[in-house]
Amino acid sequence: MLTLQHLYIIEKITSEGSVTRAAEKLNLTQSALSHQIRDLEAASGVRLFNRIGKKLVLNEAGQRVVTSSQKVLPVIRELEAELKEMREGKKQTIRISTECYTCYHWLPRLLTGFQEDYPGTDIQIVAEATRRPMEYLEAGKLELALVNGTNGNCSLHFEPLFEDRMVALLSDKHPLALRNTPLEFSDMHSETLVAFQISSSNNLLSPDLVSNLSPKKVIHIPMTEAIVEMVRFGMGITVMAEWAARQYLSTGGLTTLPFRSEIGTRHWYACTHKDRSEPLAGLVGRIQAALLGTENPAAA
Amino acid sequence: MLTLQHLYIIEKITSEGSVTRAAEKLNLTQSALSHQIRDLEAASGVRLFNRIGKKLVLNEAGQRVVTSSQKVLPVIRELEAELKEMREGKKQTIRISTECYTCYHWLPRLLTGFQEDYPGTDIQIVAEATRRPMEYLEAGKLELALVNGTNGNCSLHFEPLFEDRMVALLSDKHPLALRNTPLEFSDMHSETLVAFQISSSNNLLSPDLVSNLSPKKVIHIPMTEAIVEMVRFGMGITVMAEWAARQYLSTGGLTTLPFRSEIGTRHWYACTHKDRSEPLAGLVGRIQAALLGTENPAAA
DNA sequence: GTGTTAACATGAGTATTATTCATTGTTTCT
DNA sequence: AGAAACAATGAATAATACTCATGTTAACAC
Repeated sequence: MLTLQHLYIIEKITSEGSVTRAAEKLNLTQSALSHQIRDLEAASGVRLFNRIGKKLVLNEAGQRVVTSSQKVLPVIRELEAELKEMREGKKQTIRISTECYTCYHWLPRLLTGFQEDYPGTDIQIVAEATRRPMEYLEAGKLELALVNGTNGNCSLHFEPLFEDRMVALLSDKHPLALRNTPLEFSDMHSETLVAFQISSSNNLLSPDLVSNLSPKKVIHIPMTEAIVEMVRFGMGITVMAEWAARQYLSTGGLTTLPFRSEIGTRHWYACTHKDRSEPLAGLVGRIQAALLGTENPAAA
Repeated sequence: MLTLQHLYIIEKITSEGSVTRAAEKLNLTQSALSHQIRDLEAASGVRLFNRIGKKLVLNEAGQRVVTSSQKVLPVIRELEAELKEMREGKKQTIRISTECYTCYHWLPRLLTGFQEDYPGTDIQIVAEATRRPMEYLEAGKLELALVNGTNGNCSLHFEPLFEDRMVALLSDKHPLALRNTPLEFSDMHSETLVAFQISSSNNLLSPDLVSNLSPKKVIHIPMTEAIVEMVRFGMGITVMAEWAARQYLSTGGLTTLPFRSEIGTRHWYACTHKDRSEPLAGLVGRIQAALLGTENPAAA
């Protein structure tokens, strides 16, 4: 059976022009190479070298092997070099995603300065993993996910980050706007919910929240600004984090109503694999320090 | 150290989704694969899989390995398949060259019909090896060379093919044209030789012949037709095989003079490596049978 | 929960393979 | 012909890969 060692040996023999010198370069004995070539020729049933005088010269089949070696060995060497870099922590990428697009508004700011502390560590935000970050994390396509709720998954590690409150954003002319007690799920049963939609099964609200709300009607729109405008003109109510809603209040015509604390509070976690690399742990600590105790990550 | 076996194993684990099933496909035990992965991870110092529950899932480093595997393994498999074909004699190419361009005029005719006898064997004429065919043969870039003279090389095999005679081709108005005894080397000392030139060091005449002729002047021209015309108008004498010169006699104004037999006779051989494959031996036999006894290979 | 299954991990022993050492056989050079 | 350079070979040893038996863990059923 053909092995990489065979390719290494044949490559060196042809580049050095003799078995003896190739053996020296490979820190092996001439005998070892001679046996290897012999075995490979026996196993493949094909002569690879012509014994011309005391020299070995590649024949057609041998040339063919060298051609393949020249394709294969650089790839292998590059791979080994890259694995080595990974081991030494030189080259590492931390791929991040969140369960909520709005998080991307403030996340990048928290990451500034990290590059200086860990110069070899690259950070990538993987937007396509949004809303399914834990699946991506388990599939090895992500190193860090910002999620609200642990989802009962015990094979991953969850580090608490902060808590926020969900509020309803609605027109100040809406009947509910006058209410001065926190909202219950049941309050939404007779209302129209305007929700951000990514795909048919995805919206910006956590699935359990939507199913609990069970509004009379749901309008899906894939643009936040459009949602806010619809809400402003009384076409429905939307639900978002208090810190996200805040920026829209000053634009006029809008008001917010909190949900009752028990049902409207989201617990955010930094979700990683249990065995975290050093830079990843550092990044989580950094994010945690910046966010802990705040209710407004956008200002943290 | 990374081996192809590691790549085979990782590839199968990711395609099958489990170590156990991969082991079955590879006709190995689950334990064997488990050890291999463990050893590779230990040796490279990099985790390749995340142990998520009871499943193994590739992480970034593992993905990187798979990426390289996908480049490497197809090349290896193709190589192995091709070596197998070579072993079974299915795919073999016989690369031929000669020491003399004129041989290409009649060589292809001798090769017709060979394809039917050995359908898996491909024949290529390697023109760039002309004039140095034995070097190419030793370098593994040729399987068969048609040469005149054995060159004292004892590591190659020489099969006699035919003999031909060198003649001088000259204008019938040339003083020498009246001569009725064979030419000696010394006859050329006062003459101008018109010779085919390929490169600065190469001409169609064998090197020893040119040095023996030592003509007064040598004119190199890279076109046979031009040489003949120059000779026809008395601008010099050229030297070629009798069978090659014959075709020009009927065009008028030209005559040939033979060299003395001992110095003008060329012995042609089919030169191969000592261990010849079956189809190559067949081809040599075929050429030999067609040429043996003739002095005019162009008519054989 | 408790058992059961399915999957991977581990350690010890065995089989296989790779390498070395010592030697022989060739070829080339002088 | 002798020496030097190189490759081939066989036997012994070192290294490695693999199996077997068993342990561990997680997921699932009841």
